Amino acid sequence: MHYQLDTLEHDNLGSTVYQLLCNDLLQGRLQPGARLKIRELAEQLGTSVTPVRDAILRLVQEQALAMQSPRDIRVPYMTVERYLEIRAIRIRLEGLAAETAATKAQPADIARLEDIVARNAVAMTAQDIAQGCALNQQFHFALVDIAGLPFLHGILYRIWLQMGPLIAAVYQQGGSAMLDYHYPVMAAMRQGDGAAAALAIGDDILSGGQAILLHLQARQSAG
Amino acid sequence: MHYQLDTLEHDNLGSTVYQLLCNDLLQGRLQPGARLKIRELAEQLGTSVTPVRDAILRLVQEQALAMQSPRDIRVPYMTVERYLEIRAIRIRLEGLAAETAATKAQPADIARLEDIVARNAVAMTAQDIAQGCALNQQFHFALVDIAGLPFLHGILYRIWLQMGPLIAAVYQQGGSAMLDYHYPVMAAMRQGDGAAAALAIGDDILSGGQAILLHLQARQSAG
DNA sequence: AATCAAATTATGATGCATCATATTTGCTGC
DNA sequence: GCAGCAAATATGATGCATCATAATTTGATT
Repeated sequence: MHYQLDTLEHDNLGSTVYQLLCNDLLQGRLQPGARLKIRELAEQLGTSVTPVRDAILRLVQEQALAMQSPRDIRVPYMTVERYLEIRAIRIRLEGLAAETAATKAQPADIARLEDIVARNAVAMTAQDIAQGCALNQQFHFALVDIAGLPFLHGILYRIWLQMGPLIAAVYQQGGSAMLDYHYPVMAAMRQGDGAAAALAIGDDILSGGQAILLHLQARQSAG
Repeated sequence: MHYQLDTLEHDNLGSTVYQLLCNDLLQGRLQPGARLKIRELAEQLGTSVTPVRDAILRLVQEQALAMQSPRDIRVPYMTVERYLEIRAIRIRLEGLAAETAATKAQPADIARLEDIVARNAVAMTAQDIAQGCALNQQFHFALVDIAGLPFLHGILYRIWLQMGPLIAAVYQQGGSAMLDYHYPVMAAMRQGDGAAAALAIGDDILSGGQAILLHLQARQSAG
């Protein structure tokens, strides 16, 4: 799943390391608070520090990693305030994606979405949280792709990069039914109803993300 | 004007060079098609190649620069397709900013906006295109700041980075009245009418940007 | 045993040497 | 005079040595 490949990806080592770290973030292998060390990573990956530094600097720039002090690179914690801002942005942007996708979707596109939802249902009954998270994400990005908005894809990818560690942390504490809210989206997509699709995605982000907000509020008031 | 400083900016040389190149892009000193060479820049700036490489890699990642072949780093040309996508995104995001700002604006905020608009009017009568562009940009970002949305600021900054060379190129061929559409925004802001502010900003982006679209379509059909 | 300071270590920043390869230049032979 | 190959050059990629400084450890003193 190479989201960034719309820009023709130069296969320099830095980009490879970047993809690696992105996947670690999105799949929750890097948890909030985890520290990264350039030399350590370079040794693990068998490269010099240069490509690792390139990758980490890229992630720091887009705030998927934070450099709290000049020597301390960590996966940042999400704050309630920041989450609410991201949520408002996602509703606008993923609303745009869903609206456009609904008016453009071909039968093959609908089938692809159905497939993702079906596999997500299987994952949920199997209690496979990791797979459920991955398929949830695939659903959201499939809408952007069907809409044919590669630039928006990049923006949303960077946003999801920041939510990755958070989502993983929340769902490991007891997942919730994020899949339910995808069915109304599918209904709107089948009817080619852009406005309804946008509303349904907004409801998914708001209601489906309620568990995340509660988790953040609990952590922030606890300290 | 350091837009990225919401993230506490590490004053490493790479970030300094990055800011420098950003300003060059935003103010049209780097035109579409211009080629950048790491060694050359490093020599001009009196640093080694490392910080320059850091900065350029960051800009390539966010597609403010493009690496067409592995040895060829250039300011990319905007396409009509891409511009239309960016425009749709801007209408959603800057609409969110204007809407939020209108409901939050204090008298001092309104005064700051008035000041920007007034100075922009002066620049327009003085035919000072560069200053007009700069103040236009300041107006848009002031809305985001008043709204208190630092994360959105970062997203929009990256988007504007891609439009910088284009806007400069268009307005050097004969500027247009981008200021007119700011007055309805101000009216909505004064009344605290979020919905009206969002609509007015949308109109600014659509109508005020018409010249840009025409320029792109002319260039693309000409080849 | 506690405290503070000096030494050590860890780690990102920076500069730079070298490599691989794409581009340009120029020479050779037809 | 031109085609084509070879040498030279240009340039980003990579690795690595060194630096500055923050964190940690150590040890001496009280």
